[in-house]
Amino acid sequence: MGRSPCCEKAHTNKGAWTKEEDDRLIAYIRAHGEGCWRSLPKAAGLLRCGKSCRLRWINYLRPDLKRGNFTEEEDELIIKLHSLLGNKWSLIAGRLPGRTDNEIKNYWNTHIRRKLINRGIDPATHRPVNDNNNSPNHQTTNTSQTVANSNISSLEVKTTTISFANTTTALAHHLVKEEFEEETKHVVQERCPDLNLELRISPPHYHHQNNSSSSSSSSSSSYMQPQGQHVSYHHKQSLKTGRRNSSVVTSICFACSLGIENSKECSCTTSVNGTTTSNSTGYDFLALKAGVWTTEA
DNA sequence: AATTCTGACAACCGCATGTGA
DNA sequence: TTCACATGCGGTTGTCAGAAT
Repeated sequence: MGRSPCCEKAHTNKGAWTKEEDDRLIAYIRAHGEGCWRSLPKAAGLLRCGKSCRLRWINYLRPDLKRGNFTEEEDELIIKLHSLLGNKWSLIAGRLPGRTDNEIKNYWNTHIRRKLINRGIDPATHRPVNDNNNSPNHQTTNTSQTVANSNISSLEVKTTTISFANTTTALAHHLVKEEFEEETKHVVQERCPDLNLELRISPPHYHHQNNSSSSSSSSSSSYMQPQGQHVSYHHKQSLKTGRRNSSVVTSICFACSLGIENSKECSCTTSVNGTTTSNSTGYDFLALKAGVWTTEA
């Protein structure tokens, strides 16, 4: 019988959106909220497919989008997440507040791929291109993952080994969504067959105090990601440390970016009026804080 | 000045998945 | 359990601006 089309294509506009269409869409969503994309175009008076409206809103019109260039920190975070998750752009986007999966995907294809290639790293495998064992079937014999040092030139590619073994139990204590666990576990297993499969990455979780101490924002203390994950506004702000109005500036660690803040893995540094402190028990997961992969102890 | 090339990114398309009747 | 529908996701394409020739 076949799949019914998502909309009546004969009577819909395609291509670039006009200012008027944007205004109509924004006004409608402000009044009625997101959702019901199939019926939205008609209700909003738009000659567009519901999918097109959804894409336009999520990728361009959403007020919480962070426009502008990617920072070096975001670059490195994308690279590291991609090495773990592969082309799971929505999952990667979930860790980069204000960025969309489409935006990250485009950025990867246009910038980061070339950047990695220039470093002598295969963007698909995250292994050195001149590595003789750089094949999908190659597996190391210990519980580790070999990745390229991100701070070295393509002329002298070194590899370092990272062990996840000691962190997995603690990380597992912060699980929130079982579906996410299973998906992420599956992805990690697929890409890193030699990895301890207890490694899990949890989605961002709600602050126990419900943002009472972490955010000066009132109504927008949390927001819904496209895939339905709430991301705390605290971290949305923290990622861009220079933009905070408060005198308290927080540098987010990777553990927190993965939604396990307040844990002993947290190594966030907090600067209060110029005085920097850090979590003494912090664990710099994947050495993100330093921006480079670290060697196994 | 005209043409071609290239990079960037918005948008589209098809398939997968979730959900409710 | 099955089916239809709504939504989400990832790959791909189209378009445009700026650079190069």
